[in-house]
Amino acid sequence: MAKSPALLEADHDHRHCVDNALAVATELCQRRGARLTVLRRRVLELVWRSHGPVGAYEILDWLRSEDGRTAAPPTVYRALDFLIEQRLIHRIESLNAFVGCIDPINPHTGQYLICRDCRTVTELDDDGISHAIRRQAQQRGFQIGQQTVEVHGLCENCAGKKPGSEIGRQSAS
Amino acid sequence: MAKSPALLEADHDHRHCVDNALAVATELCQRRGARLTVLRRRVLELVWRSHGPVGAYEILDWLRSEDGRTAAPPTVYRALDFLIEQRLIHRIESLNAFVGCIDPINPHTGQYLICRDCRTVTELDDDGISHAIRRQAQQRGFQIGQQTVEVHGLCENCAGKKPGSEIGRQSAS
DNA sequence: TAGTCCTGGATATAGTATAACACAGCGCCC
DNA sequence: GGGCGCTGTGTTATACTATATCCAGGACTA
Ligand SMILES: [Zn+2]
Ligand SMILES: [Zn+2]
Ligand SMILES: [Zn+2]
Ligand SMILES: [Zn+2]
Repeated sequence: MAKSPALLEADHDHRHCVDNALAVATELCQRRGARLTVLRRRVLELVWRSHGPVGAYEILDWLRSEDGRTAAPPTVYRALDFLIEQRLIHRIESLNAFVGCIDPINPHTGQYLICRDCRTVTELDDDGISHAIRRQAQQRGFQIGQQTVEVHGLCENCAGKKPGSEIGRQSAS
Repeated sequence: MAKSPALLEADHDHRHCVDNALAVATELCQRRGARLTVLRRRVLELVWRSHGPVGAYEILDWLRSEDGRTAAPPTVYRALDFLIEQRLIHRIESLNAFVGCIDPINPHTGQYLICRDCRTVTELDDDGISHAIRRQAQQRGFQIGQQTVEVHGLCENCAGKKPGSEIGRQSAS
């Protein structure tokens, strides 16, 4: 399947994103006494291969083809479960896929803008949204466990222009 | 995990919920020129069997065991797709399941409170939430296609219902 | 009546996730 | 050292969710 290049690995120094994510993860796990093993670290790196959602079986393929590692679905899912527990990655429910957390240090609710074109996921942590949700929940006596806010649509890049074309000023309707 | 029966079909006249949903659906489809066939109507009825999320294969089993109908996955998924298009049901992404829409007449964004205990899904249509989301999206030039707000937790009943407190307050739209 | 579209039956397969068992390494306590 | 339990991973099998494809029959149209 032809996946559009999940945003911008060309448009910025993505190696920096990855290195930073790994460094923070290392630090965080050490502090917590959690074991960021070679496999787990590698899976985290693979999730960070782009800013787009990454599927478990995609990771599986990479582990097999690039690392020569014998791997089966549980190998990947267990690593992903660990990374989720440590809040180093998030699961995008509406896509059955995973994305690196942009700020693992400060716990936050999951709010995402997902571009259906370039597949970039932008993580939000907006108080307005979570406050509005908490307000409704409270009003109904609902005790919040986990929020999932996933907004699909078109990102600024993909909404206003097509790849390769000039940057046209577009007046949003 | 002990699953309590999804919402209180005993605590209220659920037949009324079902009848109402079917009546509204009939009316709406007629007005739209959409064909609410026997199968589609039956699937809608099955989705409305509870106020909890219902899986596609659950519906499939019911069709086979209760209706004696020969049915395969596509049978169910096609009916579900139709019902979703007509906005008679919603898909709960985080559960791979479906739930009847409480107000198919007025189009609205999907916002749900999902009880992890009794599995009741309460649909919201809160302007505060969607406004906060739209605001964030706008701020980032993101063009919203479809919102998904799914909040997991404990409903009033299942959380810490105090003895003697009123229970089961369910606001319809 | 013939043509066309819509619906749904039937078969096969794709995609996502977990159960269950095995085994190796490590720390611990005797 | 030897038994023990714990964690992480390998291995196999299976469950669960969803779609692709082809076809038959009925409804609508001209
Ligand atoms: Zn980057
Ligand atoms: Zn985009
Ligand atoms: Zn009811
Ligand atoms: Zn409940």
